Amino acid sequence: MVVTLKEVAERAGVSRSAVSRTFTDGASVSPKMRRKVEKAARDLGYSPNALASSLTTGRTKLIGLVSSNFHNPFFLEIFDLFTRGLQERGLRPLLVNLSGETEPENSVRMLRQYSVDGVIVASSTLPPGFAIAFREAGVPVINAFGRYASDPQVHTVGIDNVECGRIAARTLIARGYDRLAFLGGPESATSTQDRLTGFRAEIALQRGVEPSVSFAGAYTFEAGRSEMQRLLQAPPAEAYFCGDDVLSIGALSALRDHGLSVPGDVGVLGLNDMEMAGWAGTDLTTIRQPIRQIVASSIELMGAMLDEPDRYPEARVFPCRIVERATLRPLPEAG
Amino acid sequence: MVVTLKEVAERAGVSRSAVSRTFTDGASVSPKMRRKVEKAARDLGYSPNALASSLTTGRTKLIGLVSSNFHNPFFLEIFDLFTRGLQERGLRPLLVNLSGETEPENSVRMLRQYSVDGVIVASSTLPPGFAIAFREAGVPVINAFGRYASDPQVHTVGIDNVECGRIAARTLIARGYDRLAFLGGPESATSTQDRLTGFRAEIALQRGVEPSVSFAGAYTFEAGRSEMQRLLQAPPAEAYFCGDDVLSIGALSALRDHGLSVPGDVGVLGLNDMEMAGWAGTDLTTIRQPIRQIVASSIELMGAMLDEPDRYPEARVFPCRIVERATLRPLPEAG
DNA sequence: GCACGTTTTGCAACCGGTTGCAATAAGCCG
DNA sequence: CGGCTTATTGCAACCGGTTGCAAAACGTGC
Repeated sequence: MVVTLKEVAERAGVSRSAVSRTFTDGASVSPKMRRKVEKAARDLGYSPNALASSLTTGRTKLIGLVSSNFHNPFFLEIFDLFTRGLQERGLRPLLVNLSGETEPENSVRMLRQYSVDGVIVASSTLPPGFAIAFREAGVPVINAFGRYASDPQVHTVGIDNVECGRIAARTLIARGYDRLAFLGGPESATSTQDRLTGFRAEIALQRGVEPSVSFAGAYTFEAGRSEMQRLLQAPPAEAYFCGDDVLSIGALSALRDHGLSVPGDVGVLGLNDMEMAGWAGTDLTTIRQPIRQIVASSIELMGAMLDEPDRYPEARVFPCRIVERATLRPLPEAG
Repeated sequence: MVVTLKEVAERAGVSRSAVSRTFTDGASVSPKMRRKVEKAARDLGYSPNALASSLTTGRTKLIGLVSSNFHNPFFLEIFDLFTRGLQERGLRPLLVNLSGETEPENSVRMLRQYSVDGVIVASSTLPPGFAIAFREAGVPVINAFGRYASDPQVHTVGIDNVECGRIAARTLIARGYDRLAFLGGPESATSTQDRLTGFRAEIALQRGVEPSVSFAGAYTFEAGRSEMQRLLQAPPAEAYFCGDDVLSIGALSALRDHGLSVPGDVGVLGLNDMEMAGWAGTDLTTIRQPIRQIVASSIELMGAMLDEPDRYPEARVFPCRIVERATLRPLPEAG
């Protein structure tokens, strides 16, 4: 059924090495030989077995793509970019779903069994232990969309969450909102604390007060909505910085059901700028994560690590910017 | 860095075969030997190389998960279920993103290079040629969420789209809607035509008229919205059966912007019942695809095919049912 | 203690490739 | 044409495992 190199060699009447060499670039093969082999290969429908060759070369071109965010449409955009980008570089993503997994052990062992060349942990909620576990197992690893510098040893690509919190605070204050609130994602999530830190710091700096703070149980619509409903049992704050867009959309739905007008009575600021944020009728004002850049940079960095495994670890941080839509009051006229 | 079977054998003072056997179940090893080997393996941190063993066993436990729907949140739910389900069975999903790809050739070659044990094509838009190409390459393949019986040779798991179209028509008619319309996904999509066929047939049967028909360019919010905007330049139909939920939500947004009330003036019926359909504020009445069952059945079928590659092809069809929400008028009181 | 049937073990070949090295062929120059 | 350098080619060992087969070890009954 499956054609092997040996059969091609026999049909072409040459040695197995010759066939191998015509299929590895950079090897020395005469044009005549190449023609003979290619013909035989075409006749037989041969394509080399990448896994067998990985045995000797030590490269599988498999990349573990590890995530736990399989309920947030934002991550579908991320998976789209990662899979396309990896494919373009001749790398193959081995997808690992870590929802509900708490022990890094299993996933490390699993990916080692498949000799992945590297691992990209693309998650906003996985604790840093996962990425670290891969590094300790000697697998090149990149932490994307996680916490910036969660561990100085692990390559990190993403945004500066503390700075993000600051931007959020500045944005809300600049628009004249007064009583500010933070409605974060899961309190344990790697990025939540940092954003809160920045948010608090900036508010303290400019206003000298504390924002009110609460956390939703997950980055989901339902969690955002029910947390906001809970908050609405007391008088609400004037503007909310939410953990992410899905959460924001849930919160918006609760606010509207409660008869509050957005952005008149209450402002909402999201984070990510997922596609849905821009949908007509949602029009969420949000802080944009430059995901194309983050993904492209992660892949590029992974490529570099494959050539140079002991590369000195770095954090690549991309700036975020506000995307103005309709859930925050406009900036007051300058003057 | 990476520990091999040979090193374990040396440390335990036994033959390589002995080590291999302790790690393959069903092999004959004495308890004493097993203890010795396991100790040595533990000391060294050994875990067997799945790819090396695949060379002789012919099984990689890799499953190609092929899709082109990376912009429809519904498919994130599907990926979640597939990855979890495959992992539970000890299978590893190799994700392939075929957005924009038109030639099956490349993906077939790519997955053959990685000797995947099987391929699951999970897509509502890929033409049947892809699944067929895998079958012809001798790779066990399952077409999930695609067109039912697109090719009698390819295993198919999903819903009966013709029947779905019928259900949609019956549902709309039973609620007293008169001028019915079909707002399909891409006209070329494998499932669109079937749904239209059923929709038309049932309407012809009950009413003897033709529904009006149009197609959105993709299964996206924007496509649904702009197609509906276009339709609204003429007097609209009374009820729309949309290609899927995302499309429906886009259409709804256009309808509302146009000042039409749903379901008073116009009814909208979706398909899939993705999570978002149930979000407060959306409340889309829709036809539910039983995705848990479809995914579980696909995986189970894949398991069976691995044991019995020449298994006689079958189509597994799951019934759909209406999920009542707020975008269709209620059924008139019986009486 | 021996003969016999069963396990358990190790040997060696193999899976589908790659690669260092030596042998051979080709190319160049005088 | 011979001698030399350089480019191609094939041999054989190896990558990390698996497995058929025969030898060794074991358990049993007498």
